[in-house]
Amino acid sequence: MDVTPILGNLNDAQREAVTAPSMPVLVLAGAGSGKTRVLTHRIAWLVGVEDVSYHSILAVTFTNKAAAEMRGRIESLLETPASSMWVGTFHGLAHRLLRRHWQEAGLPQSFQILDADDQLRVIRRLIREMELDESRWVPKDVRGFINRNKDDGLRPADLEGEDDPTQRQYVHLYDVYQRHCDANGLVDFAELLLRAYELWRDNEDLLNHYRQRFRYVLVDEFQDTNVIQYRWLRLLAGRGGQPFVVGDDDQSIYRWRGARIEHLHHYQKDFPDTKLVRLEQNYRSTASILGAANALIANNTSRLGKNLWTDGEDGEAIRIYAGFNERDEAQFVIGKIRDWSEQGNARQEAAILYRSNAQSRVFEEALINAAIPYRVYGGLRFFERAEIKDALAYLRLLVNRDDDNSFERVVNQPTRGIGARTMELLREYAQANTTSLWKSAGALIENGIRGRAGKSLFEFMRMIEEMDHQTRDLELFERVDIVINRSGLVAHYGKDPGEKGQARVENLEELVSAARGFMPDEQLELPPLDAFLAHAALESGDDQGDPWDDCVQLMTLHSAKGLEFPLVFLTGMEDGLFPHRLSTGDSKALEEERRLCYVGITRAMSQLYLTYAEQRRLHGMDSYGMPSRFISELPQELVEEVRPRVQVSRPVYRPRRGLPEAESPAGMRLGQRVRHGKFGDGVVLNYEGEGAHARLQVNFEQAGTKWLVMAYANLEVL
DNA sequence: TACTATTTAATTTTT
DNA sequence: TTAAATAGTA
Repeated sequence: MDVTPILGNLNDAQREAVTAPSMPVLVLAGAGSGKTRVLTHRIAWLVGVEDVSYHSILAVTFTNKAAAEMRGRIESLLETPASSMWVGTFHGLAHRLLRRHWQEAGLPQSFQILDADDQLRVIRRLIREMELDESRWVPKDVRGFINRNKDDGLRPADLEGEDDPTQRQYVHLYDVYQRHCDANGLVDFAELLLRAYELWRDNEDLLNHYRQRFRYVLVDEFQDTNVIQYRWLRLLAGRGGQPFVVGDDDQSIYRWRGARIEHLHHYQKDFPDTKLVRLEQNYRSTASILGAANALIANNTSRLGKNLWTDGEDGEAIRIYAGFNERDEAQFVIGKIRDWSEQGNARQEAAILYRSNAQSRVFEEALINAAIPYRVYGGLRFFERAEIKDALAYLRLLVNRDDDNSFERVVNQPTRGIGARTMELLREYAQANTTSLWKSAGALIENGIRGRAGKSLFEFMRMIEEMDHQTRDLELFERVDIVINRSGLVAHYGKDPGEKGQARVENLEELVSAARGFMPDEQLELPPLDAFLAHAALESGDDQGDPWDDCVQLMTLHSAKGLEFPLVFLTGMEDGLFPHRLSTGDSKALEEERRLCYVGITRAMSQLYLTYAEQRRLHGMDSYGMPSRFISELPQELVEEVRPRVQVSRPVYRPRRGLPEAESPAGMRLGQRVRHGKFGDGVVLNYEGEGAHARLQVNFEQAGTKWLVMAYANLEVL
């Protein structure tokens, strides 16, 4: 076999990783160092040269996109279809296992996947049923608690023995939620992973089967694995296992989602005699940009250590611009983009990055004014849109009448006169008789609900039954088509005023197309509709369309990970915004912010601008910020200040004079004990601004830490 | 039951 | 500021 396509064009480090002998391998792959390349070429090497069967390979990624890309690249490298190779996301693979071994996993055959939104609805409903105060037990917080623990592999039973009553209640809610899910065959994202782990842990035969099969395990973005994912991998690898993992501790930005950077450190202990390969040659950015990135990240502790280099040009200095305010900042950025575009470059090569989504607005306004096309990434993805979720709920009801979530979602959507009162009756009945809403509705129509509501309910049920029976033998897309029309969703959303309604109808029609083009995963052996529903939950649908439009790219730093652009603007570089104020407290969080900044800087190929605003309107009030501490961590010689306005220049890292070194707001000192009407007693941790506009950060004994506006908070000084 | 006014709180989001 | 969630009214 000619190994040229597999090994040609690889540098020494890459080649060392790709051709490593059978042993655990940890590839520390810096930004832009050819990480994906190493992974795909490694698989090609195994199959093409070492004669490993695709069948024995398991490749794990974090996104569907990465998984699809990997399979595609390998197939084109080896020019053979790799259909027997398992490539997928952790969640996708876990899902596949659970479908295959649903009995061993203790699940009903037709279990449903709950996405984040569905999960929240379930939790909210349970909290209401338990008649708890929703402002005390915030559904989102409860969800966070549950998912955090599941990510760490903890079941309610593992959390017993809590003294703190608040914690005990959380554990109780987790327990109630889990029982509900188990009783109804519902599996949330975290549960997919945890169940798949337990499946192997508790079934030795099964585990051995998969250990036999997957002799070659490869993992991408290893720094993003959470506890349960890591345990799952370790279980599969077993003693003497030899996983090939690729990651970058400096690009770990999902700690708050359960990712544990420590796994990179544990790896070498858990798998003795690991071969460590560092990919440090960068093929993306100029030397100046890399110098800045290296210097910044050097401020973090406990790194595995890595220094990016390039044999390319130094390139231009990194430009810093201090805007008057956020509008001025946006104006500056847009001016530079216009220059860029006038020099004959594509707009899509320019990216405006920011810490939080809310910051996109001012750029959008300025871009609209300047008539420059742009695209904002993030936001709702296809399968998360309300109209799509409605349609999916109808489809779920066709599969399973007793799906209470879906029932609740669409019984009155579009409105058909089944209101809160009727639902109240249904829920009461369902709870009293431990049955589903659908069955309760049937029973209550017989006796209990009369009049308009009863009639509507009957009509609704008849419609579902009819849709099911009449479309049962049709193709999937035809069923979807009939459902979106007969349910009244198309007519309902079409009435929404303006383009919005138009867009929603188009989305519904797009769902029909998606169903038409849907290729079910054969290995799942599910009926088409069930497979489609699972697909919809696991693949939120990508949000990047119109690749032919030449648009400026706007996105958060998080969503920029993995991408690259010739021209990059890191905006809102102010302390409090970036690093975000909520992360400035503890050093772990701050280091993650720094990694985020590192990710941002390393997105840039040739030109990089950092901008900030001296005054920023945030949440409707003006605030003054200091330049981000990250700016001062960059080497002076690589940085150049842009100061077009006539103004006394001053080093950006020196604190500004005369700006509110914040006079403490009336009677409030750090450490001051205060009482709040709702949140109870707490201690002032921080403040900003002055007078009535001042904001205080208070750590409440019960409610935790909150930012409050002086004028509205009505705090009592204790 | 459906629409409108008021209140509330405000990172990041691979699945 | 503004979006979303809730409370209040027709």
